[in-house]
Amino acid sequence: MGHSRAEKAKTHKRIVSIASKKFREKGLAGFGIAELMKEAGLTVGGFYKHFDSRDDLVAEAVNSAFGGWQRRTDASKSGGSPVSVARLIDEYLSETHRDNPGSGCAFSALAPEIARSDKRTRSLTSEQVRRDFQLIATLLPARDRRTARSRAILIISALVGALSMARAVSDEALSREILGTVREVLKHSAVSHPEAKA
Amino acid sequence: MGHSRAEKAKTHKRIVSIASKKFREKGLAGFGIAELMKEAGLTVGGFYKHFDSRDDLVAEAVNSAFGGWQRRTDASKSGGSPVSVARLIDEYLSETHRDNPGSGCAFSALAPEIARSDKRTRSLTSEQVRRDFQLIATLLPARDRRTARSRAILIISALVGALSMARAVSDEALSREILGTVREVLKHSAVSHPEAKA
DNA sequence: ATTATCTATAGATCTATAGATAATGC
DNA sequence: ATTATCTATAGATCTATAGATAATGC
Repeated sequence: MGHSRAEKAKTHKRIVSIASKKFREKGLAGFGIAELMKEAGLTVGGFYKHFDSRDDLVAEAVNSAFGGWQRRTDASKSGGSPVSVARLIDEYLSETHRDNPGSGCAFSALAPEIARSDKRTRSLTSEQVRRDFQLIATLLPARDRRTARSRAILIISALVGALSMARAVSDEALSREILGTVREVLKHSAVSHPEAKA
Repeated sequence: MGHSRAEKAKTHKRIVSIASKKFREKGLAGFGIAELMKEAGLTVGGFYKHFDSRDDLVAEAVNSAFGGWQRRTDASKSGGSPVSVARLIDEYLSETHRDNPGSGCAFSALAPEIARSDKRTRSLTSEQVRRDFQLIATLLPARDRRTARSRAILIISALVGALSMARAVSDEALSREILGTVREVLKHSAVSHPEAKA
């Protein structure tokens, strides 16, 4: 009890990190503050010295859950395995991603709940979406930026929808079919390879 | 108090119908049984003579929320305005649909929450997804059924993802851009018009 | 002295059940 | 007699706050 300020900052990050994972796994209403604080090795009373309200935590935790592609691209630049849109598609629509929402895309795990959240959460989400559109558009070959952006928006929409559906159905074969089909169609269609069209 | 069996069946349908709308609007955990029964003009006590548990209601209400395209197509056959995939795309990605989740697609409103629901809800959802894939595949022109099915799966994925994102962002311009872009790309790309490719 | 965290709890939920009441239906 | 619905409530949550405790940091 009674720690330093540096310690508090670390504690804050730990709470956000755990919440960010748990929200994606169990939904924005899937657990209470007591359960969260316990997992962080703390008790419920300390929570409100870190956040004004539960919604405050939601905004911060959801926001921190975004940026996977950005981190993936940065890692690639500093020596990780190289990225291409085809690669990001394969990773996004993998069974690993499907079965591990806690460390995956916040959108496929939470989009409808974010839509019902307060202004701050949705505002932060808007920025992240804009960032992802830009990131994918930059990675796409295209005649012009406008075309690249359109394709990026279609690809991201298809990814989010396909993963959401693959998780919602209980039939494993159907789930795999969704992942596999969208993976292949996106990679081979004229949408991501415009050259093939001309 | 104390009504006929026919009356009870009607009451049951009314509860399911209201719940189906409210789930899509407020999420699967967005309201309690007391609130629901009050909206149906009843009190909380009667609920468990209609459903074994809350999850039972979820399964039934979510299932009844599907089938929009089927009803749309049936209506068209019996004299309504004609359907085509292009038309369904325009309707699905309209601002009207975006702003009225209660009467819209259960998938874009609930997919991640369905993914966390019990077996029965997910099993019923699987069947509905299969039905929708078939329905759209049938409406698509294609060399063979396999190609049509692949395209149907891509289109539906893109629709669900685009609408989910359009609802989640707070920036109206960005939201409209998502709807408009996916609408146009899906309608014009080789994905839905294979002839253009050959 | 300030503050990060703790214990304890108020007040508002929510699901589910028990038992009463007023109809239906044999 | 059966049953569809009602009133009332038990027991388990959950968010947020008050006040105590044990550190930090001037």
